[in-house]
Amino acid sequence: MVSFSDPFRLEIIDLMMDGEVCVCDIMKLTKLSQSRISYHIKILKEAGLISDRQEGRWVYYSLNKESLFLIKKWITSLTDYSSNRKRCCE
Amino acid sequence: MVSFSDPFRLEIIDLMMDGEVCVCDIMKLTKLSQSRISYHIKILKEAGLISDRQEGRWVYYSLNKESLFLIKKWITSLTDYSSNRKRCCE
DNA sequence: TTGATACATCAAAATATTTTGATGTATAAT
DNA sequence: ATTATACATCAAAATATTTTGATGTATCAA
Repeated sequence: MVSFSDPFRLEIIDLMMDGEVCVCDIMKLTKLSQSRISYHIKILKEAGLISDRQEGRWVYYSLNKESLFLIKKWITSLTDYSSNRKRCCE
Repeated sequence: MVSFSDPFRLEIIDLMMDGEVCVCDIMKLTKLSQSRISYHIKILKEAGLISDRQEGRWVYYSLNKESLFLIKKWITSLTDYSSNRKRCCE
């Protein structure tokens, strides 16, 4: 959840909407530097939001649907909160 | 989205699951200082995630369902991405 | 009208995150 | 073997966020 905190990470996530991408794709599409992308990719990976798959020299990254689903579930539980009004400071 | 980036804000959000809370509630429940809470509340408010309602000396905060619903929709669009595999660097 | 409560705001300090540029590793092509 | 490509990692610098403690504002009660 905390990894959603950077606009560039959100951008990278959005790029993955259409399927797998490699760092070089992201470089072309965002004009971010390679190490900068690797850094953000690492954060997303550590958060479990993306999966990686190596194929030769390339590493393909894609969204991890399970973890996104868990977040969706959490948000659902928030929106489904009961509207019983608590009186403050009682 | 970016306002989800702090563990204390997530904690505050979770507290609001059960309904409205005031800063003094959050103080009791989290042991965070008053100004620290006000700071995080401000971030959440600016992000449109929470609404406020004043009643005398108290300000009641609650989750803004609409903005949570928008986030849910965005996550849904991510999980619904097509699985056509893009070939890298072509 | 004085004092207390609830909360906001501020500036400075503390802390954390991000960016940069260099270097490292693995794979693959020549 | 050498070179090029794709990406990771690192330390230092740059930048941003958070925390603290003090002060400010509004409401209410005595």
